[in-house]
Amino acid sequence: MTSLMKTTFGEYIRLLRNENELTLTQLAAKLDLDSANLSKIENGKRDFDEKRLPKLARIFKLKLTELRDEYVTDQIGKHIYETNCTKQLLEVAEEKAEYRRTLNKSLQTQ
Amino acid sequence: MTSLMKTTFGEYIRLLRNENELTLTQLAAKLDLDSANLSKIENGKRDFDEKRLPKLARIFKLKLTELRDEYVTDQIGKHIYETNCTKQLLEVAEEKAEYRRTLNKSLQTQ
DNA sequence: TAAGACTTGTCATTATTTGACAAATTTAAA
DNA sequence: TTTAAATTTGTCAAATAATGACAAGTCTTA
Repeated sequence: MTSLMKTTFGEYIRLLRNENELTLTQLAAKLDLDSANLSKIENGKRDFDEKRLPKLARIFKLKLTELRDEYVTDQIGKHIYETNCTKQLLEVAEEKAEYRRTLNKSLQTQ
Repeated sequence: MTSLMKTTFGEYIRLLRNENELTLTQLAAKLDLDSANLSKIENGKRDFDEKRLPKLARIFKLKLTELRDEYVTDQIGKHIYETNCTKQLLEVAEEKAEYRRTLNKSLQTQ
């Protein structure tokens, strides 16, 4: 795994956009998105729609898998934040995810 | 923290219901919910609506805070599972949650 | 085999998210 | 400053997702 950003996904997009010297309008057009809405996304007032990840990856020549990791960790991080989930509880959540995986496995074998 | 269940929230409700020898119909009535939908909840085909946690706590004489922990860890566990988030990525997600907390703090002071 | 318990499917209703556009406000160059 | 581009904010209709309700099915078990 390459190092992931300790920022929100919106801030990450802004970073990419600035590095590539694009305006909101220019990037929004490439993403087939309204520039006003892209502004809200960068400012954390809306979520980036997952279906646009492939486009975003192409525009900035990023690996889709890494971009998706960036996205997923942002989403779960947001979930953790919004529910005030402590580290301790997060461990429980991870165990429960593991439990769901075993449930799914046993379903497969039937 | 008392020990939390390594089950889904639906399975946990079913456990509570069976311990207390209630039928789906009986518990559903207490929760002001359709028994068919409660069945789906117990079987993981629908989510339990968070707004009913206080009722659920009263019915089974549980502490709301602990029940909420059970609920939150289930929801985040589900999120982790559904996004195939690895332990490694989960650490990143936790860092991002932490980052959001600092963002929020600095917002407060302004 | 009948009654109660539970499950599944469907659909209208409700809530949430997204897209779109107008109208600010901010920024920065002239 | 003034002005044009860039960005932000507000609003609302449309799309999407979640929930409630009910009918009809299957599964126990007495």
